[in-house]
Amino acid sequence: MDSFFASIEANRRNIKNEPIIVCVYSGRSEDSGAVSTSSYEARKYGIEAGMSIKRAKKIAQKQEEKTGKKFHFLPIDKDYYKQFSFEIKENILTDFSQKIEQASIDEYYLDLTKEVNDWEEAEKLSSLIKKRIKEEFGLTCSIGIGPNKLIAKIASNQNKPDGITIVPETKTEEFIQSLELEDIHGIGKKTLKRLSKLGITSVKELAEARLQPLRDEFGEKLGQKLIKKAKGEGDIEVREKEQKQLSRITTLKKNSNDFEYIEKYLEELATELIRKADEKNLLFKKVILITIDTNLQMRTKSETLTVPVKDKNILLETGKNILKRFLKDFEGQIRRIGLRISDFKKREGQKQLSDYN
DNA sequence: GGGGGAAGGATTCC
DNA sequence: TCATGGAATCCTTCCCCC
Repeated sequence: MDSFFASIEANRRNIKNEPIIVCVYSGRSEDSGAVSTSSYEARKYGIEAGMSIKRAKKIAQKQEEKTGKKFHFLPIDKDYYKQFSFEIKENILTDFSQKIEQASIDEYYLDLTKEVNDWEEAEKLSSLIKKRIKEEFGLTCSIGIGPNKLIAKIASNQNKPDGITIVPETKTEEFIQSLELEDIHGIGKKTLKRLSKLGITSVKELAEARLQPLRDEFGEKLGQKLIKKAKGEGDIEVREKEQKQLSRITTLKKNSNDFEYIEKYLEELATELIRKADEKNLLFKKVILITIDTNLQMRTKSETLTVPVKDKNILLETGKNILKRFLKDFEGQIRRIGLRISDFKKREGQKQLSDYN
């Protein structure tokens, strides 16, 4: 979906042709926090996801004076966006394929192997999908069509917003080599830098690189993965992935290393996490405490339970225990605190047919 | 020397 | 450019056990 959060807010508030910035306010001071996503009108001026709200507002102010355009800074409302995410899938996408994988709140893979005979037909279906999403939800999206998920995903980013990009397998090599390294999903700032240290600055160089130096730099698995990606090789299988972990994190009103103070935040985090686990009917066996200190360094500490549970008190007590342990030999100050659960087991509900296979 | 689990860190994304 | 939210996944390392 194109600037999903911002587009939904535009409809909801009837904002037209004005930049929208959806923000995560941390609450510690008026404008502390970060930009979650921005509309294309806002991106034009360099306001992008991850940027601090303060910085975004500085840009906005300048442009408002210059152009008279109003910039809308809005708080994020994920639960609201999730409904759209769900309905787009259930009401529309399921009409086009039985094999759907939700990759994130606003991304889906559809396997069209059974539905179409060639790339042209795939393009026609894509247009239909776009049309219906536009009609029924007033939202635009960008679609990539390719021989595997990696290529489809990268292709979808090529003609944003509101585009369709087709990359048949005969064109895959040419396509991927026409890209910059950072266009490849999973190659971010750090990886880019480490690659250039090895003398690799293009997709072609990565595709033809020797395995050993990459292994030495990135480790056994990642080294190989990177080369595969540069060759345009990716997974084909489209199916819902099971959830591996859930987390909730928040910013403290003020920095602290006082147990009594921080402990209070765990209560709400635990409640929220249990709610999420409930929605997905999951039992967890591992509890992880996340701390982020004043230097923004993240640390985690965990405890594994003897048996999978879904109990708020156990989660809370375990979290507090870990926090106590953590603070014992922590010198600095904590800025943000979070809880994570993982090692899931689906709760035994009514037995389903599939349970008897 | 391995499998397998536990723990913690690194990285990426929006 | 000094101000930095929240969530998820992957990867490595360590350790126990055979």
